[in-house]
Amino acid sequence: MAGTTKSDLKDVARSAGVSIATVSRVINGEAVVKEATRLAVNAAIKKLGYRPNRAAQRLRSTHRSRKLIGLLIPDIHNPYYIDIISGIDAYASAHGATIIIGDFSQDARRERIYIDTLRSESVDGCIVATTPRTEKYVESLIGEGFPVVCIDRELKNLITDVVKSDNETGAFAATEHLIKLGHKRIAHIAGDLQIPTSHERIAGYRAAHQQYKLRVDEGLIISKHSNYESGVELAAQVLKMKKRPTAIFTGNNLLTLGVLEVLHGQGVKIPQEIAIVGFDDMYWANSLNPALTAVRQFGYEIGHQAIELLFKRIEAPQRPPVSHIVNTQLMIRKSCGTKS
Amino acid sequence: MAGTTKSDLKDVARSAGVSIATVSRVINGEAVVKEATRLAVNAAIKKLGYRPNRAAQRLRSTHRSRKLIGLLIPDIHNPYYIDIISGIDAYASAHGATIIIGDFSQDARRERIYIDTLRSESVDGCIVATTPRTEKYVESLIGEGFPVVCIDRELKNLITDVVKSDNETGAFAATEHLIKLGHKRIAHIAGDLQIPTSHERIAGYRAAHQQYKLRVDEGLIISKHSNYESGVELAAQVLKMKKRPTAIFTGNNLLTLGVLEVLHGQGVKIPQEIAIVGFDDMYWANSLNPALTAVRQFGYEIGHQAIELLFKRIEAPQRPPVSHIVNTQLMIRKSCGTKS
DNA sequence: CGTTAAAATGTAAACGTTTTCAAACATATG
DNA sequence: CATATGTTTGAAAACGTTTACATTTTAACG
Repeated sequence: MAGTTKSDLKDVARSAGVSIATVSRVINGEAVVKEATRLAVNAAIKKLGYRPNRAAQRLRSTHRSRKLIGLLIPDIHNPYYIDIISGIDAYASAHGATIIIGDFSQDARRERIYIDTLRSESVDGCIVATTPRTEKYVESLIGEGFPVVCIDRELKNLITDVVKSDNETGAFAATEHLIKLGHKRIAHIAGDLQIPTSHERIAGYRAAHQQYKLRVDEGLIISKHSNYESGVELAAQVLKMKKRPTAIFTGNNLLTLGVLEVLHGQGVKIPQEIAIVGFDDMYWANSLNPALTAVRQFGYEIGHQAIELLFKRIEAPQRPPVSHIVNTQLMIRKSCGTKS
Repeated sequence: MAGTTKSDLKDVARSAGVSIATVSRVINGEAVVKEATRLAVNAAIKKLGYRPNRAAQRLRSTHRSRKLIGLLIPDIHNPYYIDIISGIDAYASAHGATIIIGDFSQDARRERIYIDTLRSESVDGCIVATTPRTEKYVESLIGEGFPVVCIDRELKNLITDVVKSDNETGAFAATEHLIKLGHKRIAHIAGDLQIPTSHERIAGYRAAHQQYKLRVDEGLIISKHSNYESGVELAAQVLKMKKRPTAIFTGNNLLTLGVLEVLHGQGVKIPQEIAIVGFDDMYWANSLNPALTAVRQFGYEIGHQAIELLFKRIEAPQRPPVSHIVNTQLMIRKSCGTKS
């Protein structure tokens, strides 16, 4: 029967008739303790329902404490970020670090609360995918000497470690794929224009047009936010265009899914009536019908590199910031049809 | 320029020419400190790159206001768990609590490492979805008096707080839907049989058959693991059956996606050749083609209730355990066709 | 039995904070 | 100027452990 009031080492020691040092030794199992006393102490521990105070243990222990890493993610529902989290988590748990995740789902207030929380839990460093809203906040964090690694996008006013995909090249490949298949009117449903990533992808879309001597119809580049709902809304807009595009290139996976809902809902045949290629692959891209052709970002790899960088920065706060650009890969499946 | 060696309150105090008490007050922002000294102290903090030791803070602080909650999730790639996390996270951040997430992706070793980590970070309690492998471990945790709330499934040998879906009723509704549509040979691709949840869903499947006086063909209930790959493997198996079923009921969303990959890959028409209903809805169920009919679990709600329960248990460790059963809802879309 | 080494235990000093209490200082009042 | 009142500060005692060091007990041996 565990006791109801929390007890001390001292209580246990008294109850077992030994000193607190002995109790400590029993608990840590290190030093040689006489069998009889060990039994007595363990009995006392059980009787009192004693549990060591981790904070105190941690404070006193010489053993280097485990690292605590904060993670700020804009939207945990986005499969891409899940991959990133996996990558970070795998490395962290392999190195005895713990991660605290903050998903601030498009909510500025919560985002700030989280940053404060991270600070008050005194994490050793954090990995963030900033939004325009939190940029200043994160910058001030760095100003305080806080180790931070950015993923997905860099900060405007500050040079930091950053790990991101090669968005422009990825978007180029997607668009090029469509062009080579003979498409001339390709709509681009882009993500939120406040996010640099969106612009990089638009740039890739433009570059492909330029390379293949195709004029970009500015009216074909549309955007609102980066979420599912915007995909729905903008897809409807595309379908209503007087000269309907023969293909759509979507700026991220949430937009892709929203677009697909509309296309299927209206019975538009893919790829016969409209081809589609999305930025962001999904592990279940083959479960879509038709299987989705998409630009794969190596989220796991990005997460892995980010935390590796963060560890290095924690060790050496003064080291010059680096940026890692991770390649993307066009996964060709069925949603764009075939050449012949 | 942040210092490179870690510094004390004492160091800061010396550098700012005040006592450690004053520095502490500045840091906690509570007591009234003269503006001039506050500035001086903050300057010293910045200069030395000082960061408080959270173990010491925790140890000394009486009003340990912010709770630290551990979360043990079997697979962060499963959208259902993401919903649960969202629910927990929302409540937590509204109550100034922080959550530490451990995704142990089907890996027993990491699972144990995580439990140890949670313990050493001195979390105030945790929410777990146990796997057969970790059950004993979690039980011993509870034995130590650790506040734990289970989601999805209860423990075998111990009564705890638990929040879960009404699996049997949900599975019943899905199967009944199929039966009412005229299906008589319904395959059930179940999840891992080591997980109680799988059995509850199978029970629902059976109950529907019984209610409608249909014999259950045991050969139609197949299972392996609960993941995507098993969905792929078992779907292929279904397609090869001599008397091919006219419908499939899948035991969870990963299985559903795996099954869809195979069905689409082989050009099987849904729902004309085979109807499908899945356990677990997904926010992009409408992006599938045809839109997926599925049993919705209210993951967000489950997460919310779980953490509420956990808070209560932390406050009152001796309160009798309760279990909350959350209803499910059959979301009828297009993957089963219509009656007429 | 006396001596010595080894084993087991105890004492007390950390660990880095917060917090109580009292002292010092400032300001206003008579 | 003395006193009262408030505002800032500092000294030192916690918090619950681990651990270096000292001490006691036990075992071993001649």
